[in-house]
Amino acid sequence: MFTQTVEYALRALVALAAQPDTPQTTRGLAKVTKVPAPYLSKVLQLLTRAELVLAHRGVRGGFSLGRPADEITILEAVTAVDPIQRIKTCPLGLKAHGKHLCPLHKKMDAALAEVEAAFGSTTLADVLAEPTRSVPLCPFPRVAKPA
Amino acid sequence: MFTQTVEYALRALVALAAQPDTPQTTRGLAKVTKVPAPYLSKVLQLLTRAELVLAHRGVRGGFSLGRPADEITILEAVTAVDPIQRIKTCPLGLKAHGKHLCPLHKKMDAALAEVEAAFGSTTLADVLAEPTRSVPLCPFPRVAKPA
DNA sequence: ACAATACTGGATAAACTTATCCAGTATTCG
DNA sequence: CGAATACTGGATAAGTTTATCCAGTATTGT
Repeated sequence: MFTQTVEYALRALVALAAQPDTPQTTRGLAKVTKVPAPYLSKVLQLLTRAELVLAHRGVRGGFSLGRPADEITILEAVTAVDPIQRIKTCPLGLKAHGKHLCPLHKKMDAALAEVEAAFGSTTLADVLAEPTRSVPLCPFPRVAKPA
Repeated sequence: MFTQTVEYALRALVALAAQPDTPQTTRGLAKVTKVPAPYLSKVLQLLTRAELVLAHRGVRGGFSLGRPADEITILEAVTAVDPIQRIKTCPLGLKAHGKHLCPLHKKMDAALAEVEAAFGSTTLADVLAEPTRSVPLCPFPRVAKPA
């Protein structure tokens, strides 16, 4: 339902949000997110172009969030890498009924709208804030950093 | 967001539901649904295996609904051709936290659950019944059949 | 300035989805 | 039975998404 690219982008953003102070290198992100590094690199490029993250080159470079975590929604991330395509006109191309969707496509689009709404109202900060049984959560401990 | 295959399957089912009495041939369905016939054929095979439709061979053969339109949900159709993959365990494979999803994946799965619920509670009959401004609707006039 | 680091962009390959084709088999009708 | 119809299943091709590789460029710290 969601593409790999979306999944990867969200993982990367959450990882960045979890470590807001220091830029994270592609390799480092690849490690914690378990995303193939070369591909993650492409995904990060997309996020960079959308200005959701900032790229810093050179020594001590890497990526950091372009805005505070509470100002970046999941929807923006999705839109940056693989936009949800709302159904705006009849996919059959019937111009018979102008812009009115048939019931089938109305229903499908309604589902898309729901997802959009849910994602649009959730920020990276929301995701990180969620209390999760105190167990170290799936994406990326907030502190971490062993030897 | 939804695959072509899902889109095609739904179109075909709605078309079948609109003409419940006579079996519809692949070519006929391809025409009204505007789906490439050879591919539609494959999709219909999937629907047949799921017993959502019945295949009749030979002269006057074709496909018909396997059950009344008000007993087939959109979700069943989706499941037959391209199941919604709910997120049940951490995609990162971290067994650290057993079966608890991290907040990110909980959120994503919640969106999937919403779609599932919406689709699970909508039948083909619902789709056809929807009052659509009396304009001939996108998929398939109920009567039709010109020369 | 130099060397090391790290992102950028383009080219390429692998995997999967979508689309096509065809020979085989079952069914209806005369 | 014979001929026409129509689904079935397997093989193949085209198109997208996912993944990899590498040379180029910018940045940092010495």
